[in-house]
Amino acid sequence: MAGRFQAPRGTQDILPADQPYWAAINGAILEVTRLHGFRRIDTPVFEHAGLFEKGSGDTTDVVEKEMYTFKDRGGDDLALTPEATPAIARAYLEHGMASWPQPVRIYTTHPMFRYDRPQKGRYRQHTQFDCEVLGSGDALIDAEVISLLWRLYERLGIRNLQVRINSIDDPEPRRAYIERLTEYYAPHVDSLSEDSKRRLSRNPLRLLDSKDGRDQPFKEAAPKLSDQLSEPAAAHHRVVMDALSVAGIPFVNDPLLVRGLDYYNRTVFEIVPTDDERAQGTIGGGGRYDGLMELLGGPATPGIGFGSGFERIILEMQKHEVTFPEAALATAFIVHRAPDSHRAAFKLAGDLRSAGVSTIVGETGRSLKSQFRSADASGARFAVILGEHELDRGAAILKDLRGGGAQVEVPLDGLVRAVATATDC
RNA sequence: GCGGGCGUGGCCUAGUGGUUAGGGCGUCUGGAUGUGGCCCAGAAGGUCGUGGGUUCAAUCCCCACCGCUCGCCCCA
Repeated sequence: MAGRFQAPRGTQDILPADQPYWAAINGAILEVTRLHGFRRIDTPVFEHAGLFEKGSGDTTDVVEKEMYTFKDRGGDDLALTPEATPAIARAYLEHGMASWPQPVRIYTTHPMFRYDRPQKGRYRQHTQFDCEVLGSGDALIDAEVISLLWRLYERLGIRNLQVRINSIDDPEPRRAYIERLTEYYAPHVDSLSEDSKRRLSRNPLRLLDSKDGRDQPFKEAAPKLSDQLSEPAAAHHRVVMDALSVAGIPFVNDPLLVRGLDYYNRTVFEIVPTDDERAQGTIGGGGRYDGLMELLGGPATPGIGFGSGFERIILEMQKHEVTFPEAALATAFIVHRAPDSHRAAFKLAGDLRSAGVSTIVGETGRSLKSQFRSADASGARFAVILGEHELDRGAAILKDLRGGGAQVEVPLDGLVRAVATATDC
C-alpha cells in the first residue's frame, strides 16, 4: 500500500461490478430524454474560468472556493467544469442555437469537478445528468423538466422521493425584498450565527437556508418572499404547481428553499429522499435562469435546467435494493490441451465470435481441471473441449455446463452451428 | 473550511507492550495420468497506512501527516 499510487482524494474507480448501475442510468436517460424530445450535447471537460465566474457568480462557493482552476502553457485561465449550465449556455450562444427552432431542449452527462471535502455522496469528481431548455419562459417547461427527472427516478426503481419547489421571483422585485430582509435582520445581527453574519451583507437570501439553531427564531418571523411575489412570478409559480399536480408528482412548496447559484430566478427545485435527513441527500436540483444569457453577453434568453448526480442516484438505488445479477462473461469457453491446440482454439474462437457467440479461450498449458474451473467462474453456458482425441478426429466436445453437464462430440465444422442452435432454443 | 470515528495480505476480520501476526473469502496448484460447480490438501500474498517519538522492546502507547468515513458548511 504505502508508496503506491492511489486515486486522488475524492475520486473513484468505477469497477466492473458497479458498471450495471451506470449502464442502467445511461439507458434510462436515453429513454426519458427521448420521451421528452431532448437531444444530446457534449461540452469540453475544461472551459475558460471566466465563464463560471461570470455565469455561476464569483461569490458562490462553487466558484469562489471549489473550482479547479489552472493556467495552461499558453497562459489561459481554465477551469475543470464545476457545473454544466454555463457551459451549455455558452454553447447555445457560440453555435447560434437561437436560430434553431425554439425552445432548444438538450441534455448531457458530464464529469463535474469541485474541490470540496469528500463524504458520502460527495466527491471531487462526480458525474451529472444535466438537462436544459433554452429559449422559453413558459411555466409549463418548468414542470416538464421536473417531470422528466421524476420519470427517470421512477424508471430506476427509486421511490420515497419528494420535489421541493419554490419561487425566488425575478431580480427586480427580489432586490426590494432583500432590502426588506436586510432591514429585518439588522437589529438582530449580534444574535446570529457567524455564517449568517457574514452572509447578511453578501447574500442575505441564504440566511433563510441556515440550519444553525441560533438563526431559527429569526427565520420563522422573517418576511417571506413567497408572501410578496411579484404578480408575474406568482402566476408563473401557480402554473408550475398546477401542472405538477396534474402530472401526479408529489411536491411541497418550500418557501425557504434557496439555491446556491446566482443566476436563478423564479422556479427553483430539489428532489430529495423523504427518508434521508442528511444535508447532501439531494439527488437532483435546478431552476430557472432567465438572466444567465445576458450575463454571458448574449441576448436575453430564458432558460431552465437541472443537474442530478449519478453517484447519488446509485446510492438511492442501492438503498432501494436495486441489484443486478452477475452477467456471464461469455457464452462459450474453449478448454484446450493438446500439442498445438492453441491454433485450433484460436481459430474456433474467431469463428464463434464471427457468429455472434461471445467466447473466452482457456489459458494455454493449464490443466483441464483449472481451465474448467475458469470456465465455471466465467459463467459460460458451454465448454468446448479441444483435446488430443478430438483434434485427431477433427472434432470437439460440446458440454453444457448449466444443464447437468451433458456433452456431445461435434465435428469442428459443425460446432458453431451446434452452439447457435443450442443457444436459440 | 470546522468537528467526531477509523486505518492488520485483493476483500472481510481476530489479536497482544516482548519468540515464526491467526482465521474466513478470493487467487493459484493438486486430490494418479483428459473435465467445472461441493469437498479435501498445499502454496503464494502482510516492513500490522506513512514518518517521528516514548520504551530495553511496539502492530498494539503518544504526535504529525496521508487516506477513508460520519456530521456541519456547500452542493449532485
